[in-house]
Amino acid sequence: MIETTERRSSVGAQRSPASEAAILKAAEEILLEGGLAKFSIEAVARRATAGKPTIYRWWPSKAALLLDVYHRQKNVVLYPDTGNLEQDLLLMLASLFAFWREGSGGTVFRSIIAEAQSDPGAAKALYDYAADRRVQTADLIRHAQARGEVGPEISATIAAEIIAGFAWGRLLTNRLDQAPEDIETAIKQMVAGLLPRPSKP
Amino acid sequence: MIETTERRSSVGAQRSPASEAAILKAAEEILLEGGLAKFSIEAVARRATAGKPTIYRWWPSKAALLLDVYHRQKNVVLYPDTGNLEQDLLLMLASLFAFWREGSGGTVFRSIIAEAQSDPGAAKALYDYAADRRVQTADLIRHAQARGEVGPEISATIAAEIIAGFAWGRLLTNRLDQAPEDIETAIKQMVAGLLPRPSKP
Amino acid sequence: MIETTERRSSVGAQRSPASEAAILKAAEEILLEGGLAKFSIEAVARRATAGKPTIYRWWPSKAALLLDVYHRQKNVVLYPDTGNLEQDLLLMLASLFAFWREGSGGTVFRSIIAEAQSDPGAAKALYDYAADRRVQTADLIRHAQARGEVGPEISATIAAEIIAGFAWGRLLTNRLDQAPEDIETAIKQMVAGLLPRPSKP
Amino acid sequence: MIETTERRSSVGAQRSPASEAAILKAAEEILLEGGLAKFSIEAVARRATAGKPTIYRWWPSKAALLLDVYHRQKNVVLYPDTGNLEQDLLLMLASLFAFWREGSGGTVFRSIIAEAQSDPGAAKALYDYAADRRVQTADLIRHAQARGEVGPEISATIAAEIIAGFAWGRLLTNRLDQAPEDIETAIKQMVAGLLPRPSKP
DNA sequence: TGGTAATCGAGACGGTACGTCTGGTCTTAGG
DNA sequence: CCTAAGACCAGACGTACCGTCTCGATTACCA
Repeated sequence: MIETTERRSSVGAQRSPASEAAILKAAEEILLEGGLAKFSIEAVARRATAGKPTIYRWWPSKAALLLDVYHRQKNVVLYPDTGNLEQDLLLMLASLFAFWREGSGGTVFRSIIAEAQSDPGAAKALYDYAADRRVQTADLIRHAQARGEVGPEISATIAAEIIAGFAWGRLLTNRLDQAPEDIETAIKQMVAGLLPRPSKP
Repeated sequence: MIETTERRSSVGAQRSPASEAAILKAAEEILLEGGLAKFSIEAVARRATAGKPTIYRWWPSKAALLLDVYHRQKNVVLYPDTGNLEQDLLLMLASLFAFWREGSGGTVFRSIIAEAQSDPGAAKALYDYAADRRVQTADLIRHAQARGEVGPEISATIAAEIIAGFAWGRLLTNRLDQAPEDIETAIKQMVAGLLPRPSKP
Repeated sequence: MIETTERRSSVGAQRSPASEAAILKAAEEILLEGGLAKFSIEAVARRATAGKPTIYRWWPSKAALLLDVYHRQKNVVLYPDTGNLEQDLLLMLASLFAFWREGSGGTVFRSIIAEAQSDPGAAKALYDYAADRRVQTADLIRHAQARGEVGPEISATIAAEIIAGFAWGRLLTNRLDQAPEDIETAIKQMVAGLLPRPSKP
Repeated sequence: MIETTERRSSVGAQRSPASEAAILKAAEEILLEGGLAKFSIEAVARRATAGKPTIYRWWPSKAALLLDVYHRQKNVVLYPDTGNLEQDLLLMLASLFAFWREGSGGTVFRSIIAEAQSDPGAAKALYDYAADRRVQTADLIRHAQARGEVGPEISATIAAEIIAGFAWGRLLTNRLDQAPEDIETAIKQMVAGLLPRPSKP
């Protein structure tokens, strides 16, 4: 990684990639080190040696910056499709938890959720993002449904929502590290509810 | 309702119930009207015609005040035990959603979750509160387990956590009003995973 | 000195001498240790283990308390009348400076002057006190005038005022300890202006 | 006078002269109207429609602001050098008293002296200011000394200090308006002490 | 001798001001 | 036209005191 603390200056009438990178880097570092409590536009500008207006020009709100930070690191979570739903979901949740645990991923997402409770823009973004994630997970479940692994009357979207809810709950109450085997238990119990019903005698 | 805006003063070297009530009332109203964004100790003091130190004397942080507001109205949620788990959980979630929808309940709790993402005190309080709620719900499930309605290998606590996660997810993404029938579907699918396994032939 | 930190309480429907003494003592100590900056009714009450109302009952303002403290220690300054004016004034100023330097005397009087610039009550008290002191010093000068040491056209009151002004200036600019021989020089120059004029040739 | 209450804003990354002027004007007006008792950074900010941080950015303390206000209006006092010391000093004191009496000059300087009794920064500033004033007055006296109007053994600095002390005393005890002819008497008596001693027969 | 009244400590009350921090806007100078 | 820089107004933060009030207890005084 090239570490340039050298003085940046304007590159003329166009967005400066160096500034953008410095701002995103500073934002992520602050979140990693001090959490949402230390995260302010002021602090990001200070650390990135950027002017506050430069930040406000490109990210209209604290939430927008958070979302940008989150998206730039989000390509780690798996949506495997191995032919076994329970295993797929277990892998997915495990990789999600791992992503949240290591680095700033979890802190950033927690911050977005928090911000969404007061900032309408962030609320909209979170709403859309959550919907998108539900679709992805639901696809996994629908594949299993097609394979006959999941009952035909099951709502894949709601099943996806339940799984996400479990993960969010752990994240928001600082319990990502608590009893990792719970993930397996939870997945088992959730998947059990999705099995095709045995025809009643 | 008797509305007394009359000047309050000290009642001696002890906490003034009138001030306490005025502060809690003001806090709730501000949250209801302007949400977490408008909620500040300053604003609460102004509205309650209370001094800021009076608030800080009794509630060490914004989060503590939020939690107090929440607890004073929380006795509305039911934990019915009718002998049918699915019905019990449905009633519970329905009454919780109703409580969150009407009045300030939902806004207050969302605010607490948001605050907990930056304030360690709030985080601790939320952690404890969530744990307590899991115990309550788990008790319901354990009763069903005793009746043979739920398989003996099921973890009641994790089942309770899954249910809470679903509710939190709806709250945090502004979807309390979206498709109320989803609650029923979700409960059904969750409860299905808890049923005793038919002995395999 | 009997040091009783024992719990005081009311001695009935009359002023408690123990409380009064404790308050004055606390006030003086605070001024001595931290100066006017640390001096507050709150601090005095805390240190004297007295209730604030007890202080306000007997001393209506910060200035009143300061004046009381000052008066209880003021019997140290000399107004000698040895038959030599220059020597009398020198002794007087020297004893005044000594009183101001040692203990809390100077700090207390500086505080009174400061307070008098915003508190009308203190202003009145200071006005009267200064007038009284002028009379005392003027008497000394008038004695010298009677002896023929001072010209008959001289205003003793104004001479007294000039001398007091010199002392106040040193006190208010933290120069009590600076060049003690200046006192002698100053007195000499001031007294020289008071001598009987030689009849013009 | 052009009265512009129009909204000010930044003029870039440099001190805004409009804000500075508005703050000094507000400070002076508050002192004039309510004296030191009503003077607070909060009140100045309110009246000047300035942010408190803007004030703290440029004036580190209440005393610094007071001193600035004082210095901007202080160029009114004369140090005449007419060839007659008594007349020079009379003019100087008269113009000083006039300046203190009219407008906010006197109130401001009294406030500075008061502030200096609790704020070390103000004390330092007052110390330096008083020393500077002594030098100015002493120069006047030294000129007279060079002319032979004042005895060679006289300390001009101490003479200057005596004169300043008289003025301060009048200011601090609200007696600027009392018996204006006293100034003349005082000057006469002070100058008399400076005359060259007639060689004793 | 018993009731009343004024005292005491304690500390809560509504407030004001403190000095600091951040938010979001604006203007400059320079590339 | 965009940049870094930083000043601007605004207002919340949490703290220190202000001067007032009420409490429960402790006595001295007077009926």
